[in-house]
Amino acid sequence: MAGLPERKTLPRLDESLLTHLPPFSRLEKRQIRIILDQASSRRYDEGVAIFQEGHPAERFYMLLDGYVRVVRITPTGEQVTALHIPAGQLLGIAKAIGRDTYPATAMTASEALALSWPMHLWEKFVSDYDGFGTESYKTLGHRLGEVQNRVVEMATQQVEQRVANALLRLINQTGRKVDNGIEIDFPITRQDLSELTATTLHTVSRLLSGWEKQGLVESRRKRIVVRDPHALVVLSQK
Amino acid sequence: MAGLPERKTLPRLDESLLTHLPPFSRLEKRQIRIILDQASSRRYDEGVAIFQEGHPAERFYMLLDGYVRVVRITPTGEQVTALHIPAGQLLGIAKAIGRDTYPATAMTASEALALSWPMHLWEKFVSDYDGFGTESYKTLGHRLGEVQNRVVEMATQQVEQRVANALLRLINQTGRKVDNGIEIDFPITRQDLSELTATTLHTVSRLLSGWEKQGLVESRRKRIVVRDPHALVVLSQK
DNA sequence: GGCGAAATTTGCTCTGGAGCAAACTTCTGT
DNA sequence: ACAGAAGTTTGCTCCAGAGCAAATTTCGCC
Repeated sequence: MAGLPERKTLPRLDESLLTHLPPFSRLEKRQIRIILDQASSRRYDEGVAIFQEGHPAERFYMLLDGYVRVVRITPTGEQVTALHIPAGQLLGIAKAIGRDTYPATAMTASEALALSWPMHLWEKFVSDYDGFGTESYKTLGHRLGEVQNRVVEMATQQVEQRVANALLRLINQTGRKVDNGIEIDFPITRQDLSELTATTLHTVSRLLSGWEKQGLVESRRKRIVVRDPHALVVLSQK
Repeated sequence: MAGLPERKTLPRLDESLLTHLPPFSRLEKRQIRIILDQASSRRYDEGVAIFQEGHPAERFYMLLDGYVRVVRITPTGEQVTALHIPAGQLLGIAKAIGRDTYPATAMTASEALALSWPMHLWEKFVSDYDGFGTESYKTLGHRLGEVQNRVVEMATQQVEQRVANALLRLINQTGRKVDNGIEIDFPITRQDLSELTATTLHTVSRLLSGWEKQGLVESRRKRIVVRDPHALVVLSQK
């Protein structure tokens, strides 16, 4: 598959930065240009690591297109997905929390495009550009909340509810309307879903089969379309 | 029980602030005095909420003595403990992550003493006192890491290993040497441990009974002494 | 257009640990 | 010193979901 076409990524670029640094004044536009001039951009294939847990945190990233999974790998080699990050967010901002190694691995869940900057620019951006720090910390806080939610879910819910919840979260964050429902916008395997919900791919497969029979979802290899989100909400609540 | 004696809390005060804002220059001492002059201090009984999830974040806190559990309460009323916070750390710093309500409830795990400031001073402290922001964000990052660890643990380990790990974490963070081992420094019930490890108090009780028979731990009501931490480490690793 | 790899489905078995119930122990307040 | 409350232990049953195995489908590639 060829690289992403320019026409597809550039419109998204504006949108992403808009999310991150809200309304643009003339000054801000100037600042954005300066920031962009210092960035490198790179395309990543599906399933590769952008950076790895424990490695020195040399660069920080902004995801422009695609999705990234933040995973932790256990001593025995199992992967656990901590969260999914959609386009428009900062990534690998170890410096923001005073670390000099990455605390987790970032794997692309789809083809992805990201800008990156050397980490030494972090302090500079925070002090020079108002709102940069604040927005980053909001992101961080949001992620802390998400991870805490996962702890609560895993502690209190059954597998079926967790998978339903995960699906709902995915279509909220990354859903795309299609004719017969909402589709998860990147390739996702049963295995991926199981790593996200702390179960096995077999159990996920059984659940999806069941839901498919009831017309709740529709799935093919690496693709899931949710036809009836409301029914999933009901399921997820007991 | 009477309030905490002055002699016990004041030495801890210095120590705590030292951890948080490392080496003191003359200027810094002056700043600390200014900060302290604006603080209110209060004592809390065991098992009360310092602040509650969802309530407007009006104040932020520094825990001077005791321990606090950060808990989330599910719609069905179950409590899940996200983390334990020892004396010397900031607490309820919603503003740091751009929130204006508390994202979780803080319950005292023991008698506790805390300083607090109205939240509007947050920005001021961050901008006036160098290092205040940085240190806070380190704390935040550390907590994010802890919570992620819990997700990984819950996803990959058996109950026995999780409980062993929790015990080890507790004696590391809050352990106190006693003649026959290391004691957890605050009252902790089987129920508390089960909320920390996503299991039931019955299972925790069975595990502790077993370990007690093997001489690994020694426990009485609300008290646990670990006699052989190394054996627990072995247990926790499979 | 057919081959091999990757992903998915499904059946069967087995067990860790939840759920329920009840007795017992240790504290606290009066 | 006693009564009641709070915390703990232990026995028993049962099942959700993991583990294992094997067949089947789907896709990318030559």
